[in-house]
Amino acid sequence: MPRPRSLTARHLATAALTVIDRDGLAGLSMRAVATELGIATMSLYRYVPDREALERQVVDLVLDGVDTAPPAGQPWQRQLAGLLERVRTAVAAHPGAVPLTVTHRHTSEAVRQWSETVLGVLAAAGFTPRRRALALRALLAYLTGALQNEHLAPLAGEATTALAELPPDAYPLLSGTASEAARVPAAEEFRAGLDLLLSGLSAAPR
Amino acid sequence: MPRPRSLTARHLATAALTVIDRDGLAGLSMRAVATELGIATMSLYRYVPDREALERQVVDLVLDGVDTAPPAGQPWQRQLAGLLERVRTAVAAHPGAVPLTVTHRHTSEAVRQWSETVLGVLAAAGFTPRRRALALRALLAYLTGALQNEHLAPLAGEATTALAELPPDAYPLLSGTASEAARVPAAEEFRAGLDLLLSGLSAAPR
DNA sequence: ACCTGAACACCGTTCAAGT
DNA sequence: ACCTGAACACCGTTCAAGT
Repeated sequence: MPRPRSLTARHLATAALTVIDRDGLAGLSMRAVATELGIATMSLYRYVPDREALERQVVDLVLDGVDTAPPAGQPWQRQLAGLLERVRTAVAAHPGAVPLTVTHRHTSEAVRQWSETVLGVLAAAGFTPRRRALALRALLAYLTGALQNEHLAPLAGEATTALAELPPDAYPLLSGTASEAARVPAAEEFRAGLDLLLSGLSAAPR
Repeated sequence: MPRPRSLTARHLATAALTVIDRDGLAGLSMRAVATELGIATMSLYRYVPDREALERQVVDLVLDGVDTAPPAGQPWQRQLAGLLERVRTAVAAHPGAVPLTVTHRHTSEAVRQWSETVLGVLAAAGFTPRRRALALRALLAYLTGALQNEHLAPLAGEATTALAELPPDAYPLLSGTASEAARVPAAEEFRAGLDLLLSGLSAAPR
């Protein structure tokens, strides 16, 4: 069993993401990552101070691939939509890591770059610094919540099915709505909610 | 050390919430809850099958206090705003429990009642079943994400301060916006994002 | 000096021993 | 029959022993 000489925190993150993709977030442990790399558990601590730092590296790895250049030649609402959708696509590739992205996004370099771009689009659209900040926070809130909704209880998933089977006399609207909506694809649902927010931004004072 | 004879799952939830409020979510363990109740750890399993079920009981406890009657005598947008704000208020009283409400809200009876009310307001406003479902999901996404934003990195908190201290040449907008926005109270921020969503709903087809 | 096995202080939960 | 202590299989991390 040959042991690699020099690793980086990024190598650990890649191994951790492999574990998450295979065994889910519950399967992630320092021991599992070490086994994945073929080294002793304690050797991980040469590259990373603790588990939390490793988790942050995983989030950076997931989000580093997101293109943060504003989509050119489109109205600003479409530019924002494109930027949000890129994050959704990157995160959706690793559903097991969703809780980590939510917890650690604040320290992610990739998220900072992305936020800077979003603010640039909002500035070009004429929003004041204060309204830019509020708009960014609202977009981040929706993005965060939508990713979690999608991961924890997809609209077309079992949770909705369970809702559809509720007694209609107790929940006349919820039971009916759930069965009606169970066929909406996740990407369409994400876009529908995002469009509401962007429509609100279009009408808002700048 | 007298031990109580008959407890309920709700008693366990109350003790668990006490632990969370005092020591944070990290301090929550079966042993801590048992100690709080003055019983043996294993006795908990007479009232609850496992830790996850206990967590669900905590979420129900936090959300059971939310009034799910639609605020009367107001336009539907204000009714929705009121319903969202009630949840925010209830959850904000137990910030340590925020991650639990996000994870377990799908199985919460209180959330179902609340969702039924929201759908009723949307139906009265003329939205089709499909558009009601999409609107509810968008509102839940925003609510979920906003609560997490507020708990994990309040706009006026240290995360924003850290952003404000970023090198302005690398993040010209983010650094400036952060210091500008650091004074927005959480309640105002929540309302601002919600207003964007409600404005979008007002303009949306029904 | 570098790497790592054993150990420590936890955790949720099983199970058998106690009443 | 009810309750629960000891034990099991984990976990992140400390620390000293090994090279």
